[in-house]
Amino acid sequence: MDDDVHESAPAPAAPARTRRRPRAATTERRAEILRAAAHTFGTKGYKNGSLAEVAEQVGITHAGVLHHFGSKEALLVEVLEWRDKEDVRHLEGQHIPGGAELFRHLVRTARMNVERRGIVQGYTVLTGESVTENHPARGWVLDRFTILRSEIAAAIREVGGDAVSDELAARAASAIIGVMDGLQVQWLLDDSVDLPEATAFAIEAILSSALAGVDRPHPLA
Amino acid sequence: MDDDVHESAPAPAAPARTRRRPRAATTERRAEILRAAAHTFGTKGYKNGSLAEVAEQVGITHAGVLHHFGSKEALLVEVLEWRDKEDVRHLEGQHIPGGAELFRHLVRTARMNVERRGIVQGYTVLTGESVTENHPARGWVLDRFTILRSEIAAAIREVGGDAVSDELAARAASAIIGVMDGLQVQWLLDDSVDLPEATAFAIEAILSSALAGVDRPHPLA
DNA sequence: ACCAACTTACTGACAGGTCAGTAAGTTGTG
DNA sequence: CACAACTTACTGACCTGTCAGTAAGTTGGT
Repeated sequence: MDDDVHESAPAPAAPARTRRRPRAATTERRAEILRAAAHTFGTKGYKNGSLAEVAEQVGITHAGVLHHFGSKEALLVEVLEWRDKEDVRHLEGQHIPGGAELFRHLVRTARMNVERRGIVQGYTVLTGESVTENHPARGWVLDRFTILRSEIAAAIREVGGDAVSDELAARAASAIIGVMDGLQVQWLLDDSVDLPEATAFAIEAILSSALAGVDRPHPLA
Repeated sequence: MDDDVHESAPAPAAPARTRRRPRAATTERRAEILRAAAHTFGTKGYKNGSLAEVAEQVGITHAGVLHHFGSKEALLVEVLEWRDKEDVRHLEGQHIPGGAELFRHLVRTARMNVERRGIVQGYTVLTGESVTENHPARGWVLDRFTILRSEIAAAIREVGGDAVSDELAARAASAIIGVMDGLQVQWLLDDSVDLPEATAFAIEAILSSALAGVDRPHPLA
């Protein structure tokens, strides 16, 4: 999908097939556009955010943006991929940790998120939009949930052992993701919601129930 | 803005100034439009849903819709108010219960929601959209959260007694709302998520932690 | 010179909203 | 009851604005 852009190295023995050589500053230019697009899609949503607004932030026209990304939808896809990479880069240990460390990581993330409201808003708006018909970000959101769920479920079983059933672990994993996302919405609308504290409390609650109440019947059922 | 509609009582000493009365079938017509609008805004979102699509469902033109509601935004507001009324009407006991019964009610709601995906989708899309700049539904969503939070927090304290601090009750209330909303998003995107079971599990977990762990330090903090 | 990186200029689709006109319903008065 | 005087409930044409996307031309780096 995405041919990588090397600086330096003129590559004398180029692949000869498609020979398009971007300029040196192009990589940074694309990154600027990506940042602007993330901001616009984050604050206005994908449908409501315009290419013109994205372009204006980097001082070009909307056609200039299309030159780099081809279409609005392609831009969105790249924004999503770019954000994934950025997220991972923030993690020093390369990838998301497992076991008990994962839960500490989730709480840390919530704490960090208070300082990057824009990112959270973008995630929230896009996730909400994604459940509409034929939304281009639907696949991405779905994948994200699926992966996250399996990672969290694995961590739960790693901590709780085989006593925790697959179903229970899956339920708890969904609940943890859900409570994180749901609290973000409330926090975005109302600062008086204490995002980190509520997140920490909820994750602990769900986790301890998953580990302790393995076969306990549900009083609310 | 809107003078009430009395049947009978011709009001012989009428003010003579403003004299307008809607026709008999108008109430039902407006209700039809409201239903159509709820469906369109629910599946497409407010920004992306068009008046023409709403109009088409009731067999009139978009100008006809505007005749009844004045503007798209006014239509949205009425949809929201109408939905509130419909929700309350479904409750036989008139208003939302308190105490332990509230939590059973929440789980019942989750179970019901599986059978009314459209409503849930509408709520999810609108809530997500509402965090964007100057969204017309923002106030409504915020109010809804605020009221729900205080009701759930009150129920928690009713069940747990004064041992549960205001802060803890507020946190738990936010978490319960959050997990319900967050799970709905996952369920809408992926049917394999068991909405009622996961909701019941999470509410129980959060509730029992709120009641039990009054002053327990947070291991994840 | 060549070509990436643009801009300018434009198209076609679609949005919400306004407006004049029309048909049907309602009401007051004789 | 009858009928004029009015209102309601629309339609359809139109306006303005915005959008993504395209095509062609210009500029400047290598």
